[in-house]
Amino acid sequence: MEISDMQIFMEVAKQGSVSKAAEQLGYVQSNVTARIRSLEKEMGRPLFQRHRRGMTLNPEGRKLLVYAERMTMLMNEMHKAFQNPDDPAGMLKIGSVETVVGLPDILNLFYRRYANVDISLVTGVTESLTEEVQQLKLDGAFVSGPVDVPNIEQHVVFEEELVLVCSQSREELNANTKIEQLLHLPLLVFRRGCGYRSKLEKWMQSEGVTPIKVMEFGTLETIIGTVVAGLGITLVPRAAVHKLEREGLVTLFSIPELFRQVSVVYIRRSDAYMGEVERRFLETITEVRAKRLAALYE
DNA sequence: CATCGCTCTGTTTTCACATG
DNA sequence: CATGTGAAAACAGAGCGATG
Repeated sequence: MEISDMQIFMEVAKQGSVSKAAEQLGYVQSNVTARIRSLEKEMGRPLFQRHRRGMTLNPEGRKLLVYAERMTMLMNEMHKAFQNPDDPAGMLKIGSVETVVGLPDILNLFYRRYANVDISLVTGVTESLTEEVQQLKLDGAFVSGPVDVPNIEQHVVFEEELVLVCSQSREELNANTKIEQLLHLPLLVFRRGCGYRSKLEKWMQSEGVTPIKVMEFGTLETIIGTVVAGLGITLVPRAAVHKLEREGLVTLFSIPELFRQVSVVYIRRSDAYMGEVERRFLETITEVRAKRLAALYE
């Protein structure tokens, strides 16, 4: 048995089809079939249930899957462990929510220092990114915290203050308009699973307000753009919109303390081996955080 | 999806020969 | 004689395309 057999096995299990797995892995179907068969022979029992639309894991197969995952994890760990600590190289797969204001600083610094590391960055919402980190599809992710998920460790990156954003200026609004009244305007939010959105929903719930209209968007730019156009309100970190406020395009309102504070945390699987690349990345995060904190007290 | 016959490639074994 | 070296032969297995 080879580690490649485990990769083939996992792919077939995932795809539920030998043909699809073969396509994914760049092998020919017959080869994948043979490898699965030899694996079954070695285990002395079938691992899949065959049917006309493909094959699915049987209980024995599911048992093997646990070991297969452990093996590949160990394999990755081994490669990371033997990396040259002076010149880390490789790939770092990370995810981030849309609104991490300080992310460019972190990436910039990291890129300049470790040119041999490729970073792939995907964006998503807290919930989906956390799931991907848990499934080891991502090495880590910047999400809004704190998260409370087993097997996940978190490192605080930034503390952010959420503000309510609307396009009317204070003068336009009635002098005694209360912030709570703004909640009756249409809400512009990220898709479900976003940390800011759930804060907003909690706040509204505590006010006993149900939104008249909720519009979902995929990116921060479109949300802000739509708010500027006067179509509704949203809740985002102050730093993400302070420029627009200076330009007079939006007005920001502080929200009750209970819901105001969010932290951006970097999460990773706590039981995953930390390679040199990831260690340096965390180091960079801490450094940028320290710089930002220092700047605050200047 | 499974099987077959085939090629290609890398590994292991074997053997002749050289060296101290 | 034990040990090392290099080339050739044998073997194993990965992968392919065709086919049932």
